[in-house]
Amino acid sequence: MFWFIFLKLHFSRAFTVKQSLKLLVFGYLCIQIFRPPMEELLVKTVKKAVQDIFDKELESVELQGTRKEFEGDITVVVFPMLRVVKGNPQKIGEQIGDYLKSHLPLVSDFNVIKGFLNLVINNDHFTKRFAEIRTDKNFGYCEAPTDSKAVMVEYSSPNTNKPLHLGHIRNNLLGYSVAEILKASGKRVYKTQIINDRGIHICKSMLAWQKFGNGETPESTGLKGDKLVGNYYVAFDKAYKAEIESLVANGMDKKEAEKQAPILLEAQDMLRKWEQGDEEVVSLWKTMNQWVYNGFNETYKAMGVDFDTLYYESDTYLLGKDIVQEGLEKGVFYKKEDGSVWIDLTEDGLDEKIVLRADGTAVYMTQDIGTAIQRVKDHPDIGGMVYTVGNEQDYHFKVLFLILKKLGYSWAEHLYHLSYGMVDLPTGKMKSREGTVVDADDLIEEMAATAGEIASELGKLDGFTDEEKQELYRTIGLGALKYYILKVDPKKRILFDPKESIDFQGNTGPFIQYTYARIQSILRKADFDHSEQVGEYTLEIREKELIKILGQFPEVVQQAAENYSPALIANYCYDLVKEFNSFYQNVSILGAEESEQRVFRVQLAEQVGQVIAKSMKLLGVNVPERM
RNA sequence: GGUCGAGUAGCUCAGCUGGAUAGAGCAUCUGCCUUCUAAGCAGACGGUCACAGGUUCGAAUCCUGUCUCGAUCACCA
Repeated sequence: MFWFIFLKLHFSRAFTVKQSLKLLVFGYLCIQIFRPPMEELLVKTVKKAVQDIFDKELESVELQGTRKEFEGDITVVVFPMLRVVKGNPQKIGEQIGDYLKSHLPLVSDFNVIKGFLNLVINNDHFTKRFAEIRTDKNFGYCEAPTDSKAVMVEYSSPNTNKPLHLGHIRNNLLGYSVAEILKASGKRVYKTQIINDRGIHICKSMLAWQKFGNGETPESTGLKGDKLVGNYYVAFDKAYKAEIESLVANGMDKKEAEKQAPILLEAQDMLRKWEQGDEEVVSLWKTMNQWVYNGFNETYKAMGVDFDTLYYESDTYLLGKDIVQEGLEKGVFYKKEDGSVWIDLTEDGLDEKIVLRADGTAVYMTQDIGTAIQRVKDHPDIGGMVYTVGNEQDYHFKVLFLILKKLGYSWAEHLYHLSYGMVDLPTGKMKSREGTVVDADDLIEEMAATAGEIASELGKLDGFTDEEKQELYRTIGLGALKYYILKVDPKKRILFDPKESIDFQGNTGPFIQYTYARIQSILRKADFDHSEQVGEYTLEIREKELIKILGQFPEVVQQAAENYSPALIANYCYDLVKEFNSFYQNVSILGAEESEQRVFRVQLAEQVGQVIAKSMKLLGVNVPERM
């Protein structure tokens, strides 16, 4: 079995430590990394202290990082112990503090304030911890065991009748980032998308192109293929609306007109022809889809996302029907008099849901059931899947997952809907047909242009060729965009105001990139040997603080993976960078008096740079050597 | 109406598996470039954590109810 129950020490960013029994959904243990030894030792010793002093047994010990305004590094919260140990928290804290100080060399001093036992941790602990971090090339990451189960992460999954927009950007960035985070946390990952390449909406753009296109191609127009096809999707809608209007003007009911508009009937006819394999239609379909794929690939490349395997709806839309039969036999589904097949989920708090129409044709659900099963057939090592799809489909995925569980697939226990809030504009929802979308390519371009303007103003890029400059602007622009999207909790909806441009200052991608570039500059200038670990070294407060934050990285990666949340990585990295900048601005690195200080600080800066780069990589953000 | 999600500073967001005086950034204001990149640093200003109850030594965090916004509840995808 790859999934198992284990005892996990839980550390939040504030070092809250609780022991809890937890079933990890996709779990492989990274024992070394998961158990920061100091906290574990403290918990153990506090328990022993309570045992020795009060003859009482503690179930758990609550630790948190000491607030900056107090002296100390880590704090034992005494209050929860009062349930077991009766008495004055101040006094209990002092007794435990005494015990720890005399029993643990790690604890060099302590103070108690209002039931908070603040421990001062030995300087050596931090220098040793830093040495560990520095020598661990793989710091923060867990290797996936080669025989472990894999997770398939689906994201993007566009329709091939229009270009990608800001909504897709959020989807892509989230899916890509979560996939990278899962990999770093010790899972094997397949990235995939299902391309919605068939259906009435595709026929609409095909038909419009046939009617109004005059043989236009991406080559003849110089337009990106997805843009060209998208234009005809809009053109269809325009013609369709005009027809409705004239039908209504001739006295037809509006609803009726929407159904009877000749151009719509023609599109439906085209869909039927496609399903029958009509040569001409299929050929047009192939041609136009290829245009779109070429366009998408450009956008994906610009965005920096990729996929391991692709699925096409035209291959999968008939899947799932045989499973319905199987489900009927198993008694999971039932048939109504009209022949339609349903599942009753009322006992699970949901409704009855159709899985096959009376005429035997598939619904969306049928297809999704079939596709999920197909994926495991294609990749037998899959142990779970993540679907990156907007929260408008929350209900759909609840039902889908429940059905797959009821059908008895073991991997169905490890399905996750990575649901995210819509990206809305101040004017409301983005609608491709109405042209109220923020186009993905345009936005990326604009971000790069803004980065270029700022960089030109600052004028720090002497020696860069134009080409290098363009690449840098792109890196920074994309960094700003990606960070802006990923730093917010996926659940929350994003209101994007095109008039208020995305920031390049403060809690932003460029700020983090800038810090990285600063560090690289120091490393270039450090023309002395800093490869050896320094001996005895007394840490400055800011140095110690940086080591503490660096040390949290592995756990942050695990948490981000457990919660499928790139935002945790983004926020962590921001904390680290903020602390580093404070250090940088207040403590001289290359100008330090002692040579040991110079060496140590360069090493520290180097490690901060590494963790920044690793964090940003998990968000799909590149970091520049100079900016 | 049922279900799900969100509501924290003027704006954008952290914090939510209960712990100290609720944190950042933007915006506004004050300082800091003859010292490693000022896309930075140091500081000021800014809060009824939607509202009302409850649990607790302790609640932004947990429970209940109410309000606001969004999504969803189709033989649509």
